[in-house]
Amino acid sequence: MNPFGNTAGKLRKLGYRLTPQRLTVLSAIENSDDHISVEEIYAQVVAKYPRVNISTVYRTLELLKQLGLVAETDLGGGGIRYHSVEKGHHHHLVCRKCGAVIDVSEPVLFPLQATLLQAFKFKSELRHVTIHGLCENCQK
Amino acid sequence: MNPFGNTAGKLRKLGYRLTPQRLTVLSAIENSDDHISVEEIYAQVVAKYPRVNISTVYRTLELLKQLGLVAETDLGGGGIRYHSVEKGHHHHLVCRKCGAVIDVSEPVLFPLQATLLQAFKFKSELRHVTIHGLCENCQK
DNA sequence: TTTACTGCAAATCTTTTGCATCAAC
DNA sequence: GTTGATGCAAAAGATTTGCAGTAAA
Repeated sequence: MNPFGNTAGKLRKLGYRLTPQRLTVLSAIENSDDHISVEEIYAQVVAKYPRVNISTVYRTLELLKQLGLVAETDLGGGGIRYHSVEKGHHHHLVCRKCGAVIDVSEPVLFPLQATLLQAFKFKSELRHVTIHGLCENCQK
Repeated sequence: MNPFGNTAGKLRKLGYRLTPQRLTVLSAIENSDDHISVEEIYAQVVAKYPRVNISTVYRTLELLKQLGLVAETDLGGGGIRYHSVEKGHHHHLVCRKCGAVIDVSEPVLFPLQATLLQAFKFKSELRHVTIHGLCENCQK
């Protein structure tokens, strides 16, 4: 096993340098239970290396995104959030009233995926699906 | 029938003033076949009233959004787009390779809606669903 | 007449970029 | 030693806001 973890290992193999900045951005994303915003990532990086500039975080995220190592999701309500691709995909139900986010596992959308393929020949990549609505509490 | 159209009529009834700026923003949205961006709306407004400021467009969109008269959609690739709520809802399949957008009528997602309600007690409002993937051509 | 709405300018916020320096390899 | 990555500062782009004047009702 690679001393820097799986994703960092891939970076290394592709010829990119493993700088402390990149490793910290990566670990912030990988250790996040949920999705993490640019600012949250930046806060973690700065806590460790105070001199790091936020532009480095943006550049690192851009790189990881390009390489398909992390994915973006827009949960609405402003910012884009990031998560590790390795962790497997899941979807989100976002309550428009209280903002609660319910995680939905991948297979729940398989029937829809089949329908879209059959009806439109569209091969959907269901990684970034966010559905808005009302959670149980807020329906009252 | 109201001389200003249905949505404008609702605005009026709610006590808001029907200014030329608001009416032009509204008609830009309602006459758009597809979804329309802030800049496209602004361009139409300026063509009619050159002195109008873009902040007025933003303020009008914010108002219409708050009142539920227009809805936002993020089709990815940058900007947020707007569409009239009256026109009925439909969804989008966006090809991540060529950017093609396929419209999907509302009933296609009804089974999913039923599943989410049953499994999570979540009442989904399927107005803003965008699914990314590959269109028929780009799968080759 | 009243006051909500607008235009203007400036502020804010987020993200990007040029360039000299620095550090991973 | 090379050259890709970074820090810094400044630019760019999108959206918001304060305020005084204007116009819808």
